[in-house]
Amino acid sequence: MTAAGVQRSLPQPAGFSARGTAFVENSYQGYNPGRALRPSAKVLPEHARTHNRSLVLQTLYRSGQLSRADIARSTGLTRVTVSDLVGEFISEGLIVETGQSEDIRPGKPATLLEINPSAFQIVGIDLSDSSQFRGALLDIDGNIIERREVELSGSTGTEATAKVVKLADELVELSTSPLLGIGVGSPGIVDLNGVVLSAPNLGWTNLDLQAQLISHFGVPVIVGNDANAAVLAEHSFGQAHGDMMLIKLGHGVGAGLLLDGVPLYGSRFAAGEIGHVVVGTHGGLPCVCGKAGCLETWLSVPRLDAALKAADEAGIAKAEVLSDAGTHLGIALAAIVGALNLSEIVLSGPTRILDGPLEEATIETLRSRTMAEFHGNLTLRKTTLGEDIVMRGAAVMVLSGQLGVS
Amino acid sequence: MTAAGVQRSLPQPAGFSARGTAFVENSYQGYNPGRALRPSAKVLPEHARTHNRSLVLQTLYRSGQLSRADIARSTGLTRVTVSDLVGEFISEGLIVETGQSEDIRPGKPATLLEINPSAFQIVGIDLSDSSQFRGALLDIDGNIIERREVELSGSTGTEATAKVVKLADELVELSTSPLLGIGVGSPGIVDLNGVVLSAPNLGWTNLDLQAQLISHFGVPVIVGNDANAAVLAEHSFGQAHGDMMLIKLGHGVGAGLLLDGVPLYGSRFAAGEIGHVVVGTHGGLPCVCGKAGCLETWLSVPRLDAALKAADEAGIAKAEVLSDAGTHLGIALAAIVGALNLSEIVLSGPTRILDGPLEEATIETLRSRTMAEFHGNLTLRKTTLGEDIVMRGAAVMVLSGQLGVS
DNA sequence: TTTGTTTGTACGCTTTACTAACAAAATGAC
DNA sequence: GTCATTTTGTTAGTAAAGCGTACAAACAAA
Repeated sequence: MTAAGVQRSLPQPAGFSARGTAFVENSYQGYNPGRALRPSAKVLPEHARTHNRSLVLQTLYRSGQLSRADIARSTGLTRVTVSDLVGEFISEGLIVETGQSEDIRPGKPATLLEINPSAFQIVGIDLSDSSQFRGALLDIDGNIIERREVELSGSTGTEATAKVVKLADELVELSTSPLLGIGVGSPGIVDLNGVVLSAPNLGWTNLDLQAQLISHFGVPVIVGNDANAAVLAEHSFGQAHGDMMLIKLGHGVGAGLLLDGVPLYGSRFAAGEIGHVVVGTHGGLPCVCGKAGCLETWLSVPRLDAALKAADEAGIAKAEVLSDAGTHLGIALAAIVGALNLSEIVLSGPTRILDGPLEEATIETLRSRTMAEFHGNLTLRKTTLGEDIVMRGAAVMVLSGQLGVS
Repeated sequence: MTAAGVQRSLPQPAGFSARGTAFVENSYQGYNPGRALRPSAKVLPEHARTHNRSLVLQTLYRSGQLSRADIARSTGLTRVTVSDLVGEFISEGLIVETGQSEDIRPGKPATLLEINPSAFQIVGIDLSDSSQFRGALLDIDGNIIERREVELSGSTGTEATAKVVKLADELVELSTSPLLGIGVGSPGIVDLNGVVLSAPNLGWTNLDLQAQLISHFGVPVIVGNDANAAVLAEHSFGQAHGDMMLIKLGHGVGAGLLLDGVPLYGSRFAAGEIGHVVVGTHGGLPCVCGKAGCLETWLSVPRLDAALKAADEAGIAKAEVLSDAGTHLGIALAAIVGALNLSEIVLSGPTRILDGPLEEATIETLRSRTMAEFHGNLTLRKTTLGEDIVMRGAAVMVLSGQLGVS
């Protein structure tokens, strides 16, 4: 079964094509790469409808097992309107009735609703690892059903692009439900249209990966930055709040920012690219970028591994190396935490590096270099999503972009 | 004429009270202290109407002298709808017809429209100066009509509050049109309801200044942080784009952030409070906050004046002191610029300090410590709004909050 | 059995912006 | 001068969206 076959075999009940698709076309929330909420755009009643559709779906997505009346109470919409919207969703197959409430109370028993767990599946792909591309088939709740990898073996350019397609192809073949879309978390600078403006390690420049994948698979595709995907995953599946910065330590050092629940992209789509910010004033090691003392020279995984090995050979405690790295991370973060009044920082990367001294030194440095009373309980912790974080974040991009749900 | 008198004498044509007021109640843009665009809120057709009202007004506010047909082309709404909305505004006195277009072209001549310059006036107040409160009466375009000041003379607490009321009273008396509202830019931490959570220099803690002023004057009042007000002024009246950070050097060091056109408030409403972020790793001067090397110890106006005087006496070049300060500002900003991918930084403060060496050292440090290609043409410049910046920003808060215009 | 409660639906209404059509007023070709 | 063309702004009617009211169904408790 090819991907195009999957798409053609999509059940399209009445109401689906009437609205074009079941997808969000003009939402006030969610992934929103088109920045739909900037002014200079008129709003029609049908946009309100689209918004309220997402609202109903989002409510059910987060709570699960609600009745129409529950949703009405929770959203502020009337039962009549909720019934109407839910009816649409049921005819589209996105919501199913799962029986009656068992509550012992007077009144007609409520009909419980649920998002149809087998309505759609999603393919999420993580291109951030330097040795392999990792992908997964996920259900609508973001659970991983199948995993696949493709060894990169030093491929760059078109060869690397072909491996992305190959990986996606494998996962699409595995799908047992219609595909909601494909999400891709790529390293480097990615614009809001899914064009990879620059990904040095993969040899990509102005690569319109999103358009290529759309034309190949015929399903919605969203390509975004890996750290941005990660921060979305942490927001949806972790315990994160609306103001958060996620630091991703890997081949390089990247970050994703969520401010008041909205991802930050930056004026040149390079928000979070802190790897080549110089930290410290007494020299530092030379960096591939030409400067010296960049954050990456302190914190990238290859550099840290090398430093740990050197320390081992020189008889220096590894903790000292990690602590030093954490201190420098803390110095760089202090200004950012202060400026943004962040309440939460999440670290992602190999546990052998994150555990212990590095984390402790980072938080200690942050405490001593910022105004604690402003950010109250600033928390710094490691992600609980492990190595799946980018794949699951890529799925969130699709869920959010296509259904307005996250 | 008292303020309450002004309010009572407001002309309230038909349509005004029908919609409650002419004011924005649920807008998707503008000042938006209530974060209306977060999810979990339903959208009704009437909300679309409110949005489109603001859209029409905003279009006219920015271009001036447009016909109904022009507005229709610019907004995408139909001429019919625009006529309807404009009709409302005319009956409310907010828009006036100013004659016919002189264009030589076939077709019926266009009736030109303009926002009624005398429909409303605004009071803007700046509490950020340590020696006096400054206020102004502004017209609807943000031009200053009258200025007044009240010497602070060391007043704090209730005494300082009384002086705010006194200053506002004077300005309200001077108004010759109905008052759209009063905007206040206060130092310290101010939450989204206009409660001054903390303003050490004025001795204010959890002071609900906004509510006090509303109950005293009976008109809409918006109290916000001074640096946030400044960044709004720079956005509306300066040449600033949507991604900007404004650094305000005064008694302390504060900043306002505009990201993608939206002000950032922070998880504890303390975004931009960078004064007590430690910069540099070799000690630094002790700060009132207990730490050493805070940004304020390098850049606050009193500290810099003292350092300049000391340099003068010791025969050291003043430029060296200013350059040193700029370098430290650049070090702190580098991490922020990198993380947010900012394209524009604006400095505000006494010209004797900003001119020359400080600005040059800051930009030079930023260039050498960040990845230039990511932020392309990062610009750093001084504001052109001078000492009026906070007052005019306070007016923008009112314009944006009440009319959805900026 | 009666009463009260809760759910989900049917019907009609208001609001909103749209399309279609048209009158008014100008230019320009003849 | 006359007439076609163009542009503006308005009138009339239509479709979509959500609301309020009313009501039947289904259950618990007295």
